[in-house]
Amino acid sequence: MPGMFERIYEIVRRIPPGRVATYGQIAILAGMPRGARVVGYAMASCPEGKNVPCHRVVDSRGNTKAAFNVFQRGVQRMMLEAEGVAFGADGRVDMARYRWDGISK
DNA sequence: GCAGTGACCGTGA
DNA sequence: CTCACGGCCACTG
Repeated sequence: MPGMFERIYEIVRRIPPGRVATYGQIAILAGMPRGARVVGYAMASCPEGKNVPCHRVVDSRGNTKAAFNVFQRGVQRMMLEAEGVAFGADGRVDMARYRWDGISK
């Protein structure tokens, strides 16, 4: 039986390049409407050999700074920019523009 | 089985 | 706008 982590990773794998998703959004898609923290916990254990684009996961305000303990300074931002995701002057992602709808591939 | 932990989120002051 | 607080739930020892 796969745990919730595997389920969460499956959702993250569906995020298309050039798009981002929030923890809460992924939690909903995984069937845990209030399980945003579990998603964060899963990302903290993000397996590196499994093709999981964990850099496309940001918080509800488009902030990537939460991942300081996992990504080195600026790495996550560079990876996203390389895919075409633009950051605002405040250093956050424009969510209205790049938020994944949860459907499109 | 219990208690502690955590890349969070929404609300209210 | 910022800050603090409570709730959330799988995982770990």
